[in-house]
Amino acid sequence: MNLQVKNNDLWVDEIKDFKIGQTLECGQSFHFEKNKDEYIIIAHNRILRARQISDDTVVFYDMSKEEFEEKWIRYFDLDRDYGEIKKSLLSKDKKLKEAIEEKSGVRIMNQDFFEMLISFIISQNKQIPHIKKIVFDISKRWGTYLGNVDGKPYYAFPTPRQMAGCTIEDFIKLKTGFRAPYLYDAVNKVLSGEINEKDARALDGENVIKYLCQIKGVGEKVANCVALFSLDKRDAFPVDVWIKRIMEKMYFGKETDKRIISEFAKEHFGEYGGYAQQYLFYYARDEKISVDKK
DNA sequence: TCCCAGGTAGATC
DNA sequence: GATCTACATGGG
Repeated sequence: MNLQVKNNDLWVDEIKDFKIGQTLECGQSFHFEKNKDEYIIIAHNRILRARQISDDTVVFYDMSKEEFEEKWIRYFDLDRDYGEIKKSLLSKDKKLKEAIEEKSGVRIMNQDFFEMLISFIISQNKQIPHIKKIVFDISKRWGTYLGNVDGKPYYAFPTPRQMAGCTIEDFIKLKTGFRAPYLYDAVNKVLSGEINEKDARALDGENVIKYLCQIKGVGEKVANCVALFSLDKRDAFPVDVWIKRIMEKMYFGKETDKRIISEFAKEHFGEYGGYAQQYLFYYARDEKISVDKK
């Protein structure tokens, strides 16, 4: 990886195993938009614009080397060797080859804990475009105004403190439906400190999942997403409808209970389960692994 | 009109 | 324990 500043923009070239588009669009992030060839990302309290220039070059607009090194290398997980991760996964299981090759530019981002918690509570029984809409709406309702791009205003995802005083009614107005009381519970458990990032980070495996499941509306799947995408738990393996489908197709050949899939994944993929999960999820969703398969 | 979406809580057996 | 279902909302 090679960093070079040109006119206030940061050109990052010779990046391996990274595509900005795949990384954002693989379903782990909801607070971004695509504007022509450019991605507009809302994170770390700013609007970040980025573009894929060539196979191994990405430009980040209005970005210093210092800021990039301080915040964004970590955010996009660019300090990890994905070549090693892929090699390790493939040595355990050749069946992953197609998914890994197809989605080879995916990195598992390190996003904000509170934002992931709220976003994945919203995600249940919803499609990604609608999750994104609600994340943007919540940011507009409670978050800090960050500026305009092409005349459109953008807002940071709110902090727990900014959401203090929110009501279930507020969430219903934002079209969150039956998730409204769940969101209310999550905000308040975080505000009280009953649920906090520090304690969550200190826990491992099943324990961090159990810890997060104390929140109403957080079950196995949501807890695993929060752990994987914001707590650096790369053994987490969220089992959702797409993972269920593709795992049934690849490994079981029949309808299989989510808990059995989860157990199998833990055993089979181990510490790199989260990466395998993400390659498979994105691959399955993109290829539209048949919905109506018996 | 019906089915599905990055599921979960609560009821029922 | 292991299943069954209701839950808002939007899109195909």
